[in-house]
Amino acid sequence: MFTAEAISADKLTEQILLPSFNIAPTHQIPAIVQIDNERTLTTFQWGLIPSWAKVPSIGARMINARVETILEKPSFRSAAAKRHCIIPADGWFEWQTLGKSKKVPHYFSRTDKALLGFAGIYESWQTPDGTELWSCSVITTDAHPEFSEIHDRMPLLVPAQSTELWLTQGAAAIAELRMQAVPATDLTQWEVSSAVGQVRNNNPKLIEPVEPEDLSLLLFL
DNA sequence: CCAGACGTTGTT
DNA sequence: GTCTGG
DNA sequence: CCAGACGTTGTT
DNA sequence: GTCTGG
Repeated sequence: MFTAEAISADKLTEQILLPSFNIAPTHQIPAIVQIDNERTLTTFQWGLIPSWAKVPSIGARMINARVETILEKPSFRSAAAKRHCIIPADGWFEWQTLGKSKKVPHYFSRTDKALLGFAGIYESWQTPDGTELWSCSVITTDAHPEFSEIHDRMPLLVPAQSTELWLTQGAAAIAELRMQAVPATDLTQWEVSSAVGQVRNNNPKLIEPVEPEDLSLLLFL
């Protein structure tokens, strides 16, 4: 059972509310959970490690979980049925594949700049010394048709009024939430610098728009 | 019964 | 932990 | 997801 | 091509 810890203001600032513009798998990310009717802001390692995993490195690739199959997949179904969380974020990145090896990152966010809540699931893994390591996955769903040329998947979003539903209603909440898609007009996106592909880069410029590449240069290549 | 897999993305 | 394949 | 490594020997 | 680390 997840145990809510008191979080000091210092910890909030240092570990949770410090902004990041480049969150990679295995990083700690903030998440809201609800245990015994009490909501808590905590952090999880991004990339769900199934409780039965032999090594925690499995989690690095479990960063997303498809909502269509989340209740069936052995790695996710336990968490999907019982352990929901909401991951707050201003936006997210998707990579558009153009041609063979060209990938262009885009930043997605709400048109009104309001905070988003990604629907997530979380799990606990026992380290060899008995410590619990908590981790999570972001649930994905079909992207809106308006954005599908960029990427055909997107995070499953939790409208603010569905917070209680998502955090407390277990498996039943999954179908409910899928019927509450945020309209595409509430979302916006723009192309950003490929610098976001380097984990060591982390600054506000990573979410600023860039002009599409000047294709005239390709004449000489 | 035991052994082995258990995921997403996107590409071919 | 639980399911599938052998 | 992308970027970067992908090996052994033997030395510090 | 495929795996690992972030």
